[in-house]
Amino acid sequence: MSATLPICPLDKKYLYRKITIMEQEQTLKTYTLTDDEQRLSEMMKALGHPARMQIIRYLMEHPQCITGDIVDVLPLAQATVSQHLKVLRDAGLICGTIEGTATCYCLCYESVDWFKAQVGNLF
Amino acid sequence: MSATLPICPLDKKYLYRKITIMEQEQTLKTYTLTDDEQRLSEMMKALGHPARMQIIRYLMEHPQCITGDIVDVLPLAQATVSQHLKVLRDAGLICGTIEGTATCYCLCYESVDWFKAQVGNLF
DNA sequence: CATATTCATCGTATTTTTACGATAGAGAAG
DNA sequence: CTTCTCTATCGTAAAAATACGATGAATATG
Repeated sequence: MSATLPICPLDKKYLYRKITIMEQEQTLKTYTLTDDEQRLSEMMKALGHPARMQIIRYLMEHPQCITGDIVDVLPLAQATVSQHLKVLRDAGLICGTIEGTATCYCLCYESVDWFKAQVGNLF
Repeated sequence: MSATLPICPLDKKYLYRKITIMEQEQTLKTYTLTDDEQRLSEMMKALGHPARMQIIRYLMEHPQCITGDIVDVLPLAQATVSQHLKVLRDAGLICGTIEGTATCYCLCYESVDWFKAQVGNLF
């Protein structure tokens, strides 16, 4: 398996330097994410499920739709779809507005733009 | 909770039209993702864990490093870090090359570029 | 007012993920 | 050759995610 991976030779000098440093420094274990990176990771998690990705795509193609529309189109029970919608809501990727007995969902374009910008800057 | 969500008024005409259509069409439940979207979702899932996001960020800042470097910096056991590295490898986001007893890891820039392009096109 | 519809939430079973100690293999070092 | 280092994998316990039926709240319909 490793044999098929691209070559990425280790710089021996770097290795030597690293060992020298490690003898002096303490193991800190304090490498943390910024708040933005944390939030980005949460959004990624929300999008990291095929059903939720499907919902996002559906909302792109159908900018105004209600829960039932999405339920009709996915191979999942209504309760499950509702749960996925909640995850996307909590991640800030979509917003829902109650309209009578229905709930109208749409993409939260502000968050989506933020997400795209963050991904653009990430790597 | 719903009260704080942005307003997204449902178009009554659309609702009416939808009902009319639904009377004619069958419930298909065949809304699927493309292969690209499926793969994108898997990458999102891989990035949807703070530890793995930390690893990616560390690899950005330290383009050449070995497993031990990452273990030193994260508050996780070596076995756990190795498991996260495997997830990132399986997602194609990083690649590892065995160098003696160590394994050198680096970002897979090809996949990263693909990921960024897909996110750019997604919404 | 009685009934239909729409949907979020609850409770719960199942599956998956996460984390870690232990282990083993593959080199390097002495 | 023996020992030490580095790391992937295994087994497993605990936590989280996923899926669904049942329920209830809110509203529309007759």
